[in-house]
Amino acid sequence: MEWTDEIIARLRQLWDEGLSTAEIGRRLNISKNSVVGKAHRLDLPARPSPIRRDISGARPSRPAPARVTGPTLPSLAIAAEPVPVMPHVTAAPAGGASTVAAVRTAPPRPTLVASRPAAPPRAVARVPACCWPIGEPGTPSFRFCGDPAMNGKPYCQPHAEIAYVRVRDRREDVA
DNA sequence: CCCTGATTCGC
DNA sequence: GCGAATCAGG
Repeated sequence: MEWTDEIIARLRQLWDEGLSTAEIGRRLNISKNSVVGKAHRLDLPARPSPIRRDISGARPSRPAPARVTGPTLPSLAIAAEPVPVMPHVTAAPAGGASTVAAVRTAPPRPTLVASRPAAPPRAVARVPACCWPIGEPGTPSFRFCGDPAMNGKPYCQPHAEIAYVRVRDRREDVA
């Protein structure tokens, strides 16, 4: 678009008359963004803006991605060995029985004790919680199974059976 | 969803 | 410099 002196003069006049940017755009047959952009570049007096932009300088040019709230890991689960098969988190685990059993178990809640760091490291063996994902990641209801994991494995027994599939058997699930 | 103005950023 | 895209409030 060619901003001739005449068009700029007309923009200035309409702007001074207090017309909305969209209205100026309509009259000049240009988009309101053109009007706003040009007015901004011409340092025309700003209109009362409906939006409030934080004037304190600490503003990231790109808003930070929304963080997902909710549980992340069930506990300090010891990943003793690499997991051969990652479960499909979106697909319901085959075998409703184990799913039902898992759902009925209360999810592990991280306990943050502010006033008592006193709890001495007990000799109590921490049983790692099963890391099998339950629900849709990113949703508030998402959690991990949390049942006691099998010895040296990140999953409880029913979930370990799903997770650790023998190579021969796996070929049959391939749709 | 309509309106508004402001800012960003690829062109 | 331009302005569409995007943002953000009414």
